[in-house]
Amino acid sequence: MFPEVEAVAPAVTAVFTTVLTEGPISRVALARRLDLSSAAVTKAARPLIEMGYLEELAATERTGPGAGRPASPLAIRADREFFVGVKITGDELIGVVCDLRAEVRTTAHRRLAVPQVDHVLIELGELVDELLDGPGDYRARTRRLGLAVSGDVDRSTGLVRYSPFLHWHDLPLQERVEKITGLTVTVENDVKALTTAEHWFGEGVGAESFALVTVGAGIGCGLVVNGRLVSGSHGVAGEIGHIGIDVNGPACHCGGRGCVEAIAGADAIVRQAQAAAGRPELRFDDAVALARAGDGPVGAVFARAGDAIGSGIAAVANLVGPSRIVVSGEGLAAYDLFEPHIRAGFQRQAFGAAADCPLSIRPLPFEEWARGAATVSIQALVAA
Amino acid sequence: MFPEVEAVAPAVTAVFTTVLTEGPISRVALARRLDLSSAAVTKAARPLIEMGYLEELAATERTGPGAGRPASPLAIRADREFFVGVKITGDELIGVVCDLRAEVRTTAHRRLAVPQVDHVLIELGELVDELLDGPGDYRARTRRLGLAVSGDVDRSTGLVRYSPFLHWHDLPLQERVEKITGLTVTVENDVKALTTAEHWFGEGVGAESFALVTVGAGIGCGLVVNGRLVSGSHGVAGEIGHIGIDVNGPACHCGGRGCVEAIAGADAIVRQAQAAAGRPELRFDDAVALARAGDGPVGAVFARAGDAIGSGIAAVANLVGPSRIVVSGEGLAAYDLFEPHIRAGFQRQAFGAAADCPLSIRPLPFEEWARGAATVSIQALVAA
DNA sequence: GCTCAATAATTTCCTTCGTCAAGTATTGAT
DNA sequence: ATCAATACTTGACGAAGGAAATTATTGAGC
Repeated sequence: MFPEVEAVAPAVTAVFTTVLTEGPISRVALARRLDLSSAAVTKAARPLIEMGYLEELAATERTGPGAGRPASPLAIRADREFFVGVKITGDELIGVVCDLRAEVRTTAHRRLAVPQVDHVLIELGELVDELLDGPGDYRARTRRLGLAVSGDVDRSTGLVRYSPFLHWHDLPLQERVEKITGLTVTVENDVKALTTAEHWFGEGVGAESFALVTVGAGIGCGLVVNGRLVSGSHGVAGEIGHIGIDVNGPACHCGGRGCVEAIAGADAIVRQAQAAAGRPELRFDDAVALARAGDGPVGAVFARAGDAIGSGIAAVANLVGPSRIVVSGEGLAAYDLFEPHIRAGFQRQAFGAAADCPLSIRPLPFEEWARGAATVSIQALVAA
Repeated sequence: MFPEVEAVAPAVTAVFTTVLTEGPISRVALARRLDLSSAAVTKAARPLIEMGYLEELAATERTGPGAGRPASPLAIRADREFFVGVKITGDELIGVVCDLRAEVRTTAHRRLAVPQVDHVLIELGELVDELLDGPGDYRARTRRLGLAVSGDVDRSTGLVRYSPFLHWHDLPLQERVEKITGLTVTVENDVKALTTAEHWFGEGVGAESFALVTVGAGIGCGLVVNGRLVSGSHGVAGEIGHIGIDVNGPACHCGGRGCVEAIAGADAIVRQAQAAAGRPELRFDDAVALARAGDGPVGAVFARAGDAIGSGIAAVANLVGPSRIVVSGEGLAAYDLFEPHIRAGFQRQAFGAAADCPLSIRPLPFEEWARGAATVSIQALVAA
């Protein structure tokens, strides 16, 4: 887990993780939260403080009725160690350096001419150097790098089995990048990485079950159930985009009919908007502009798309009953056009108490994907 | 956990559970399976053998190339203890006695005039006496009773929060029945109980993730993900029946549109068959008979229903990626009419590798629900 | 039959982890 | 100052597994 130590007691990991995700917290509170004796927490916290990962904050003011020694809450020393996160897309690398609390410290980009592996790896190496050797002097306190890639990724081996957008097959990405950068590398599917980030450091903190829906070119979904990420035994999970919500709907490239993505994916929206406006040269941004300007038929396309997404989200809520759902993604640049319809579709199809599940709908800051990648490498530190 | 003992080491529980669900298995194999040392397994198995829960089978014939001491596999002594399971429906009690391996030993029924609580409890008490004092002499070796009830049930407290079919609200069922029978009672939702049974003793054995779909008056679904039953944080989970698969479909009593249940629920099928045949007095069995006799329009109703169920199942596969799915339920009396269409709908809407998920479609023996209830009480023994 | 390699199970000793119970620390209220 | 309340620490202890040596039991090769 930590540089100096080989193995570490379960309680140490638990204490570290809980302080990390649930902020400054006293030893006694930790003991209650983790169902440990306070003695165990004291013992587990000591090495973490000695290694500089945790620190003791000044006593807080008393809360309750009267007396008692004030707690000295434990907090993460966020700048004890830094983590690089890079999201790899077909035409761009987005990189960040995060601290232990997954706060972004620096950002850098690289456009890619083609997603050809060797080319990407060279650019990636340069990007990492730029991030670590730029202002901030992160290099000395950075040992780990997380990569987020769309497609079928085996996190445990760091193998990219298949990435459709990048046209990569069975690429041992972890190994390759470790050789180039000298860092300890973790590779994860991009949606899972983002879900992890939200679960550990975002709105999903403390949730036993949680769903993240991304709206963009495709429509994806990451799931946390019983406190653990859902992986899917055939490598498929969270494919909310291919739930069929209209048996008479348009055919989808996947072979299905009326898939959410065939109605609300970016391509599908463009196609429908072109037809609705009678302008075959229309692009996504044009469609957004038209809808915002009050174009009825084009507005209806977004309405239908939002409703479809809402239906899909309701399917998630009905099936697994997450305690909250976050909807995000680059598609939500057109946030205002989607939101009411997502909510309407969700409310209509959510069954009983599932309709009470809180829905956060918000655009996604562009470096969020890279932050997700960094989060995965923070997790790797804890799990190691 | 066990009569004589208060607390029990984790390894003991693990060994017991694994032998229970994965049949006769040698200590060395157990050690590998559970990631324990063989010493630990030896130590854990001893008290279980002494208490009569496990026994050592005769050495098996060697398998491999040559030599080595033969294993003496550990097996459950299934008749060491018996468990009563009762499924409570609006008009009937179905009871069974099962052994430790959840094999049904005896069955008994009771018709109910009304689901009025006091009446049900009296009948239940009589049913249990009939089961335990009848042939087989189970009473002396039976300490536990499991109850399966539809609706919102809190297993940990044994409280029935709300059961729509029975018109029960906030009924402390566990407490009441423990008083009447003197047995240790566990109460669980019926679909979850059945899922548990299938996960421990049926086709779901060993699966990390697993789904059970029940087709009947309603359409339900139990989910096991990452080895654990999914409960849903708002008390809602597995509501496959209210996934919307047709935005232009019929309104559902839940307020949604085109829900699977509004197309493929028993009521919906009857209504559609009546319309298709132009005979408003038609009942479910008549519709089945007509479809089997080759009536085109009525056959189409079943086809549409099967397809809807298949789409819903595909949504489950796309979202959580179970390693197998079992489709069952009393609705599958019309098995032959549904099956091909369920498969077709599933194949069409399952995304990528999700389509490879094996689908078992089979009718449900009538006492299976009660067996599910008994299974839950077997689990309670292990967890206690 | 004897020896050896291979595998299964057990035993003994030991480490690790976390609890228990007692003690210290620090506060506000009386 | 004393006391109750709460937070934290300490040291002795015990339970649970692991490592390695030992015993058990087989088939193969001689």
